[in-house]
Amino acid sequence: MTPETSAPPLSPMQKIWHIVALIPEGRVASYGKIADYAGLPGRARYVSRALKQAPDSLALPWHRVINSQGKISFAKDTHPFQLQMSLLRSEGVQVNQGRIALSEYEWRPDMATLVLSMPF
DNA sequence: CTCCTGACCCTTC
DNA sequence: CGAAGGGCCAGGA
Repeated sequence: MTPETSAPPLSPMQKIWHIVALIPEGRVASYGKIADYAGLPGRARYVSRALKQAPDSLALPWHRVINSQGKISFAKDTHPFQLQMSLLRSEGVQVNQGRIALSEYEWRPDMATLVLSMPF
């Protein structure tokens, strides 16, 4: 037995939080991609729930997560939308009409590095 | 158990 | 480009 190597199992939600925390400043990633990176393909909606439920104490960069169309997913006339837009702009991301150029700002993590960063 | 709701995504028109 | 429809699946009522 090797008790010191037994790591506590990471729940799907914790995996998502872990990935989101890795998105660098000035970059964005889509809900769907986050799901893929977390080993949960096709679960974009689950990612949105995970972000909503994330405790503030984690201080996750939730504003760096947008939809696959490169747009902020909150309705344009809401406070969350305004907040997300200003947070992105404050770190140099251009937002026009709630839209972000994925070709310019999408986070493309090195998969090997990503895997190694996961606490098994 | 069923029904409804999403910080979604993809295809089609 | 935008809108519509279907798929998806965890949570809550």
